Amino acid sequence: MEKDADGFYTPVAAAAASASDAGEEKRAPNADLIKSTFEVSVTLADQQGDPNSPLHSIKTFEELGLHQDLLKGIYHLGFSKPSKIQERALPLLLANPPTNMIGQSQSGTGKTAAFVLTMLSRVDFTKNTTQAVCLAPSRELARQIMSVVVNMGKFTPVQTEYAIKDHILRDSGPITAHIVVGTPGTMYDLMRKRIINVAGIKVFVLDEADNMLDQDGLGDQTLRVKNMLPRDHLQILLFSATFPDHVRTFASKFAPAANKIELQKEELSVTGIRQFYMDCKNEEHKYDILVRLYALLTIGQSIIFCQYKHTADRISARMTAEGHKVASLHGAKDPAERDTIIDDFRDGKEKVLITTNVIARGIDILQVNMVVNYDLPLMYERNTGNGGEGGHFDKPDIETYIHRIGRTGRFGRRGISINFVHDKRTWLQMEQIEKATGRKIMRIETNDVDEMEEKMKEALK
DNA sequence: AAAAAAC
Repeated sequence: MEKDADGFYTPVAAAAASASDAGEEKRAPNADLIKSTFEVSVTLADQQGDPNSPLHSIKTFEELGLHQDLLKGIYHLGFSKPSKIQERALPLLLANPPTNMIGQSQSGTGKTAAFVLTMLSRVDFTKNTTQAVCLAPSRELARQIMSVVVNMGKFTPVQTEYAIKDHILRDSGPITAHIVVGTPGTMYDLMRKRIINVAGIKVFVLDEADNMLDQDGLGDQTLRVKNMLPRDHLQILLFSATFPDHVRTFASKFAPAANKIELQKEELSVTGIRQFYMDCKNEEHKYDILVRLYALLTIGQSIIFCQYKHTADRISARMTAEGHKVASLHGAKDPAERDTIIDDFRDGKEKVLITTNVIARGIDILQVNMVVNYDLPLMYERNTGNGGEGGHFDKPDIETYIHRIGRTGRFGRRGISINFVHDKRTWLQMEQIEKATGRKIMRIETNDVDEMEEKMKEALK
């Protein structure tokens, strides 16, 4: 695995051998490969060579030339063959010298496994110092990523540590864990206090990268962490299902000379999810409808998204008082409580989770087959003109919408989403979402419970 | 008029 005279990497041994045996230039491309090049687009940082060459694609994990213990971990996690994005991303991620990557593919297509594998395969287990760090926008997501690290690394000697609020470190003194996963504030704190030794870090991953780089707090915190890290030989990996234009430029600066890989546009906007809306009369009617939906919400598992923490608290308290079993989760809760709530939901002990945007991104729970936007996701928009004083929450937040409904329909499963609209304004917002995502949102009659039930069961079949 | 994320 060496950089050749053209500065173009030579891929891992097995893939290179099989490709040259077959005479890569002249070999007839097989049908699967054509299909995958059609759906996934790759832009190589050095602009050299053919990004669609078979050299850049794998069909089995064996071709990556990984250590046996890592392969065992991959199969232990239940992956039998690489997903679409993994076929193309893994050879680039694992090539030497390490190259930055900006990767975009829809929810539930295997991004996490791709970057976790990269972290694990680059760690030197004989050195007890931190070599890979990963940041996520919420503690829930950081914990989920960690479980992938631990499971995939099960047959390796990997040591891990969390950088999340209130987490008690395994040992006092400096962290010796190979891989640290966490949220940016705590990660920065541990680095600033030299509890994490940054000198040996060679992989830096941002999950939900567009969110992590966006202004308004998270972007600054993420940048602060990055500025602590070694500048040379650092592989920076940015992954998300969405990269809105206003962060794309910043992302390219943050991860310079990155290989770029993305699923084609149509594939991005969640094809397996049937989207509906319900016309509610007013805010109070939204609550009534939600209660009437309860039986359907518990067929599998469901997530109800609200705009405010107090809304999540209020409707969950009300439903509980009325005898319905629901859980609520948001960032104002005690960290230990948050851990219990999400774990119980993951274990299926809770069927209905009423929450905020805290788990809009990344959370992967296969049994979730219904997502309700009790409140549509909105973003703050500054008033234009006269000095830009003030702003308002009127603009639909398309990225958050895509991430929210992506909590269902994981890995090609069926899922449905229901949007509550209750006045002209929310109806227009939903129309904008429909337009921006290019997918039809079907109306469901609110006063016909039978029709409601029939439509939903049909969608889930 | 938000949510998330640090002490």
